Amino acid sequence: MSVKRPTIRDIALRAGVSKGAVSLALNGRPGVSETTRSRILAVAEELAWRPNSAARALSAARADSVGLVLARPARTLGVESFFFQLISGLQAELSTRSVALMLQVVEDQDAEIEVYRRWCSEQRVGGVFLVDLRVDDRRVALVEELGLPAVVIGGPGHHGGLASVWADDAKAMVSIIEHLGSLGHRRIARVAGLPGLLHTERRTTAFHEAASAWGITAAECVATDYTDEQGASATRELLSGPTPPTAIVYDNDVMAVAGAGVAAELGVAVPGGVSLVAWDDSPLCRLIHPPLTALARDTFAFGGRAATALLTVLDGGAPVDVEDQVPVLVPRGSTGPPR
Amino acid sequence: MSVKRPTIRDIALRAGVSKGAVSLALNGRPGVSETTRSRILAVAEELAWRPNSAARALSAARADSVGLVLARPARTLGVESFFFQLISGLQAELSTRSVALMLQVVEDQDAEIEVYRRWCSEQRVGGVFLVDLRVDDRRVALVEELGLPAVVIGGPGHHGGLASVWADDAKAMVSIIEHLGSLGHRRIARVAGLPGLLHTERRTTAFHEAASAWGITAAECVATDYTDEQGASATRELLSGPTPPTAIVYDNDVMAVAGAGVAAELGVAVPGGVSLVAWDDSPLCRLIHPPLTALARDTFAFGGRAATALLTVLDGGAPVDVEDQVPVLVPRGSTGPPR
DNA sequence: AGCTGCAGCTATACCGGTTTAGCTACGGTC
DNA sequence: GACCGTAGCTAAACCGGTATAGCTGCAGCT
Repeated sequence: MSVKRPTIRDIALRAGVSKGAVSLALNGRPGVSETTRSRILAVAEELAWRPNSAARALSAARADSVGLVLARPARTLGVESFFFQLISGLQAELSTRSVALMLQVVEDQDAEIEVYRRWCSEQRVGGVFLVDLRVDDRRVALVEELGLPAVVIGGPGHHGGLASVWADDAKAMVSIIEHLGSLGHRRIARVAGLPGLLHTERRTTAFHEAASAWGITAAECVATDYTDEQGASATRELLSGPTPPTAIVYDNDVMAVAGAGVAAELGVAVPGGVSLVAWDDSPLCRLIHPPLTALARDTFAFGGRAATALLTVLDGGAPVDVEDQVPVLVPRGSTGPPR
Repeated sequence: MSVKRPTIRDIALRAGVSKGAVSLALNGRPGVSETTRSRILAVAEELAWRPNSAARALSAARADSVGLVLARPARTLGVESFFFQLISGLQAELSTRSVALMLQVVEDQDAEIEVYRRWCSEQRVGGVFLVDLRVDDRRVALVEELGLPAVVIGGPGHHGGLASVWADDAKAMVSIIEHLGSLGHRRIARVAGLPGLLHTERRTTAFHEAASAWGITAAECVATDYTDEQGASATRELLSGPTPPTAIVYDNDVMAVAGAGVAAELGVAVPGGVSLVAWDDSPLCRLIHPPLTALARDTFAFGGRAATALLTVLDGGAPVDVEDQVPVLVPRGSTGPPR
């Protein structure tokens, strides 16, 4: 049935040397002469030898895989392009080093923490990526306690001694408010994501600061869970109030599109009656009418940087703190001067 | 730094038995008395022991991971909710058995094949899922040659000796045509997905058969690459023709939404001027105005079934051939009688 | 009593790598 | 010629499990 794979023993026999010599030769380490090394490499090539990852992981006591746990209900995940882009980016970088990515989708943070414990004790992964960091996140302390190398994705500054890769959300928020402010908007609302998430809180702070810098006093935030339902109901509430905002900023593309649907339903023109801005660009934003002004970032590249950061830590390097490019605002048809 | 994990040796010492006895006890195999077994289990519990997956994989010569390779450009992936739903579903089932999922995103089929070769020779995965099967797909022969257990996702009937999990696309297509036909449509076009993909071809055949059963002669198919751009341009072409169709069926949600945008742009009313149907439902379809009539399937559950099928094969069971529920059509505002 | 059979356990080999102690042969030095 | 150092290799231990041959003691049978 299954094909018998050659092992270093086979190479050793064929090349007339010992297993140890083969190991040294294949890993490019000193201890064998150049002539022997090339002979061994030739045999390995000939037999199409590949290291058995389990054996290597066992003896070297290090896993050549890294893990990513997403703690969100499966249904809401499928909707956001962010994670898929991120994963693709991680992958692209990891695969250049033959490091595999283990993906796990769980329901909540308790389950996520359990996964880290398991992965760690089973020695299944050599490191992990932490996403969706919360204020006072339990995971940071956990991975440090476990001695599990990790990279925090999306958090600025230091989280314990962990490496982190992040974008300057505050600057990005400023560029949105500037765009809306210079168009003449003075009543701006924000349909925010999950409260408690670090980046939500950061954006909220930046939103209020940037607004007051523009003399915008009516700057309201509504908390949601990122789903289209809550994005829609938040929009409905905002637009049906006594003094509706003239512009709304959404924390993701899905809610922004849902908001656009509600505006159409209520007969509020876009951008005449209300301007809409989406945080995170996607085909979704471009497909609807009018297309949404959106905050675009290169999530694929961002993932690549995160992967590089983790590989650095795994190689024994010091935890780095990488700042990604500031996301840029792409103005489209959904924003204009208020009527 | 890293915490030293207990091994079965530690358990053996502590329980005063041999390593072998511990192994037997922990795996619930005969060979130890019940009293000894419970004593060993108690010690294992106390030490919070977990098997080292590398060691287990090495000695048992089977990997406790399975793999999924997606051979599509990263950019087009993020858009479709299908894969994320599928992955979540696979996960949910796999994790009940502590089987990990390795995910790899590659650019083309050559790269994909290389990944299987590598995974197999490195003994990194015990099995794989094959998606997006093509007519005369090279992967089927490859995994059989490699002796790599696999489940074909989305293909009906037998592919070599591989297990498969699939939905009856033909019946689903019939339900769409019936819906449109009974509304009075007699000129129906279809914006199809990638030609060469098995399910695209199957749907095309079913489309024509169902159409002629309803006496619909004007049943045109346009091939695309699944992207919103091609969905949009196909729609533009169809609607600007001399005798535009009164209904269009799209092979995915993204193209359908793009098509709705084009209709709006051209001033063609939906559903008055043209009815639109999306294959695969998503929040996307519900969010736009009017909401799209869509063919809904429970992709999450579908993934679960695929995982079960692969686990069965890994357990030495015969390759099964599972038919999933027929996707159901959810009528919404985008379909109505032609004007 | 002697034999068989078996439950229950131990000891050990094994999976495929890495790592290390140690051996050998060779060259250089005084 | 004795001594030392080292390049180049081998043998063997080791990682943490699983699989298996074999040992022991007790019960049952004749």
